[in-house]
Amino acid sequence: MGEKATKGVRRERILDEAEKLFSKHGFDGVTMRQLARAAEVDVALASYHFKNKRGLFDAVLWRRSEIMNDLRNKALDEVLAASGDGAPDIDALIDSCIKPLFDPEFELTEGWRHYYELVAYVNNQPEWGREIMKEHFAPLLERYLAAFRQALPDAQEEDIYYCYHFLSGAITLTMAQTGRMDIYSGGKTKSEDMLSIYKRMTPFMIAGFKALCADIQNRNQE
Amino acid sequence: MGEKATKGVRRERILDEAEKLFSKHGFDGVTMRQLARAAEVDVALASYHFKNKRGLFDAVLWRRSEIMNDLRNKALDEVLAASGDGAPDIDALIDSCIKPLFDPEFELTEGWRHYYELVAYVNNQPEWGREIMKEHFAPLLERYLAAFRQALPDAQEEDIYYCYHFLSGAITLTMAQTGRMDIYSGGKTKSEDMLSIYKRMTPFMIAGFKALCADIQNRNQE
DNA sequence: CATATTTCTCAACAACTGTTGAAAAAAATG
DNA sequence: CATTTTTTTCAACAGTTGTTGAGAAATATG
Repeated sequence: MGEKATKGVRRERILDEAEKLFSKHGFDGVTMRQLARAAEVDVALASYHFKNKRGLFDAVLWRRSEIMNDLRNKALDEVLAASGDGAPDIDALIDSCIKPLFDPEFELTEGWRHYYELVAYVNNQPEWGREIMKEHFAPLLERYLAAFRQALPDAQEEDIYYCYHFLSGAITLTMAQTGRMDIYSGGKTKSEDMLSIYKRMTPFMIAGFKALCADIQNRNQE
Repeated sequence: MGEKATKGVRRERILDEAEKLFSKHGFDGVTMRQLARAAEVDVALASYHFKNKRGLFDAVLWRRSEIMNDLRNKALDEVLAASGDGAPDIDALIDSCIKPLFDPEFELTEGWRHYYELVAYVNNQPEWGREIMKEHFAPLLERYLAAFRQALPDAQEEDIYYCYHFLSGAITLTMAQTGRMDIYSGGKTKSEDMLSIYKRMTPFMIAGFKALCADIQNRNQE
């Protein structure tokens, strides 16, 4: 069918096309045959490499989740290291949640964009999606919540949860829709575009966190 | 099949079950037959009432979108009326984005919860989903952006867009996952739970908006 | 080279897909 | 009552679904 195989190129091409199609149409919106046609490959080959349609879906996700998790863990490590034994700096902590998404080490290629769309999709798939989210991000989430508790020792546990939730909601939707941002920023190049999101998201979230978790007046109202 | 019909009850039951199933599995994850079985109705009946699977999906969405849009328009009207000819109060304006979602006039029934999940699903459906979002919410969005421009006359157009985007991202994800909130708030009743989200989301977003759109130092950095 | 292992193709599987047209049942109308 | 209109059922449609097992082709191993 398609081009020849020099060690797993077809496997990779299946992953690429699956990433694209799943992110556009969701798990049930894509058939194995559409997928095979897109990857210029026989239908049975996907099942051979990934056992299942579901196995393929998982493989697509993990490929980039691991990379992203490494980046985020590293970012958190740096913040914790900088604070030594003391409480981490809250500004740096929040920044470290966001910064890795715009890491200049990898450009925001089409693939990453599709991955972010896919994460948003999974995040809103009540059936099995949220189980997947746990598998992928739970350890990192726990580390971050612990760090936030240290950084905001006077804050209520609940407040921290909600803040993190608002933050992750904004991140999820924003990253999934980076394509839409072009409308607002009018004709800039993509990397500039990313930078402009980053420059705004961080101060917005820092202010929100502080308003809820560090503002004493607010807490007394309750 | 199921119980008799006293004027459109079966039609309504189809809508209810469709709402539940579509929100759980997405458009392609549900078959007309699963749906008919859930509603205790013949398969062909759904097609008769709504023409299409897609027609049914749209009907499900519109049923509650209209109610919600009325509430939000009313909330915006009140803020604008209160400010007369002058600039609207930014705090009240942001609050009016969020408040209607927790309107005590309707409890947050299962149906509404499913609807919110569905909105999140549609919002992340790159293919036709975003087109639907426009149909449902574009007029309201325009009104709100105009109001924000009035309330923040010194802010850059772009900043307002991004702030609104962060806000709507947090809202979307939060409302879609109100079920998850129970974990954090530990054993409270649902209405109290809703109240605790509302009490936190509003100050968080107000602080974020102000940090980006009303803080002069921040703008000079750029 | 021969042999073993991996990669890939082909054809077929039973089950399920949304939609339709004709006819039956029920309800509304006069 | 007879009638029209609305609601509901039934059966069938042509096409598609994910997955599999047997075997071919290609590559790796010794």
